[in-house]
Amino acid sequence: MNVQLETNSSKRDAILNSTLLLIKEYGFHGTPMSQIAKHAQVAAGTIYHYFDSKETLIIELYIRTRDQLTEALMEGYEQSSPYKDRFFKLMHNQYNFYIQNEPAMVFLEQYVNSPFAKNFPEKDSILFKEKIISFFESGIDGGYFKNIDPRLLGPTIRGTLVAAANFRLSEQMIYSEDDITEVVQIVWDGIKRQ
Amino acid sequence: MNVQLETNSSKRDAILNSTLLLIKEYGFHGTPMSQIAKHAQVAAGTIYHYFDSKETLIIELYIRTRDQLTEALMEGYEQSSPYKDRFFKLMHNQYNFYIQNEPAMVFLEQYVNSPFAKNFPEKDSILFKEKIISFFESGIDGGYFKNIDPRLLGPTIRGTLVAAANFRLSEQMIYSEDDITEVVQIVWDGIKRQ
DNA sequence: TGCTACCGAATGAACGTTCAATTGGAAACT
DNA sequence: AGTTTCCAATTGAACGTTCATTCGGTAGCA
Repeated sequence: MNVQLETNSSKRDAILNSTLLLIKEYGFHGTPMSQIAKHAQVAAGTIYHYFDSKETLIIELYIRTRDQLTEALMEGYEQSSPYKDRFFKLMHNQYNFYIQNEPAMVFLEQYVNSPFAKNFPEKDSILFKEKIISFFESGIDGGYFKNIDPRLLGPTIRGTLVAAANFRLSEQMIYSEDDITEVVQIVWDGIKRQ
Repeated sequence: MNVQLETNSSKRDAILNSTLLLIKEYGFHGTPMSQIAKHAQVAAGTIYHYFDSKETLIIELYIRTRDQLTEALMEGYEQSSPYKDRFFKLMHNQYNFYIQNEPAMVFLEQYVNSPFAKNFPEKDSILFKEKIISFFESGIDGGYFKNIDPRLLGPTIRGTLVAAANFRLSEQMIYSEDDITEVVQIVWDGIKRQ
């Protein structure tokens, strides 16, 4: 089980993709393995060739989705750029990812508010979180942000961006660069040193 | 079934309370009716005396919880107060409600990100939403807020407050009035006309 | 006597998971 | 080159369990 860690197995990907789509539509409990199998066009047993159980399937889907978000966040990020530019870049990237990957956003939101998140200590992502936190710390030290607990900033920003993205998507609005800037500006004005 | 709409049935309340607590702990799918019955100290069949199905139980729990939030929001609200005071009052109340009712907050967040929310058109609460929106509109007209789509303001504010409350609760911090003011200030600075 | 509240064992469907059987392709061997 | 061996990949029917829901019955009250 779970033999080919390196090989790009199309079925494995198909299973993960179907799970993401179906969970967005019907929720965790609303999507039986049989339905995932049908949607991914594999036999029910095949899923168990790649994943030990439904739970690990969902956890691995979470890891993959989270890593995709991380990668999207970092796109075009230049360590040498001014701090404020880097911050705006990160927020733009995050907001764009949500808008362009609604199933991923919905799934991530469901996941973090579910018992899975509690029972699965995030291990490696702690390193990433510490990176984010130290990024915020330097923003505070640099005089850009209010003197807020830096651990509070990540969730707060995510909350705003997710809420805004959800709204845009539910209203089926055509979003423009101006839209994005408006939302990012709300975040920035909220936390910047006045 | 569902006969006593007016009477205050303690069993009915016990069932709703147990459902709220268990869903916070184990999620929608993780809480069988049998467990709800055991926790509420009633027989499994009794639940079906008060609710048609698990789905309607959850929907009715949502309605009750949402109404509790609405009531908490309005506590001490004075129509005659200055606009900015009223706005701060609303945000304080909302944040306090989340902090003091963690199960309610977790449940509401799970619910809005679940398929229930899609399949159950909120009917009456639309009126409430329109009240909120017109409240924001007068904030924009009065020159307090940026010129943002007022429908965007509600979700965005909720996103920030929920994220902050979640963080406070997960870190098991003792929260003070200063804490609250800090979070509310983030929201205010984000959307106020600069 | 009739009605409401309540009980909890029984029911049957749905679900996650298993497994014996089949395929296919890549080595190993002749 | 042809044959055999081997094992990962895949299938889907079958299994056992869990769960939401039902239902026949009891108790108490009007």
